[in-house]
Amino acid sequence: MHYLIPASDPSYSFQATPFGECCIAFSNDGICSLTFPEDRESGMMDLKRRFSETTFKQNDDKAARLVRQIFEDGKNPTLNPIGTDFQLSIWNALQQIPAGETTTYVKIAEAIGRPKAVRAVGTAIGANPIGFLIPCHRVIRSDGSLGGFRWGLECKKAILEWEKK
DNA sequence: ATAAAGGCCACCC
DNA sequence: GGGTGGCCTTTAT
Repeated sequence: MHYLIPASDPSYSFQATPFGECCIAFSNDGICSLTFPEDRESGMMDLKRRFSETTFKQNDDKAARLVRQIFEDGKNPTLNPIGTDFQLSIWNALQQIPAGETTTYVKIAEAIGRPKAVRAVGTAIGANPIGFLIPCHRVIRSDGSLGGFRWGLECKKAILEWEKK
């Protein structure tokens, strides 16, 4: 199978958001990464680990425009998520959840036709490369508790609160 | 080829 | 509240 790697003008930057500073990475093919790391060093490490063959160039201007579009204008720029077929099907299902609503890991598993793969669904959601835009924060446990979040439960809670309005 | 590690769940206590 | 076994994918041996 063929994966679209961020080859054409790969860029990155750190930008302020309503949920703390984000690390955003993109190319002419779209956004390939949007994370909310503890600090810039771990943000860079994460990029390095996931895109070991790509060297990103810092581009604060373009990133600032993107971040404004995302968090102020509510626009949804082109995405370029990279993963296995299983992961892509799940990340696609996440994008069908309307803003302000939540669903459960079980329902996502059912939505992709793999009702038994709930555990793997949780793992794949945890591997979501494009936070916020691929709304992994809208998935909670079937018992109503919040479940996990890669960048801390406080962040998950904050985004959900923010989306209620 | 195999093991270990997950943002889970149902079921028990 | 906490612990166990089962489930499935991914990553590291």
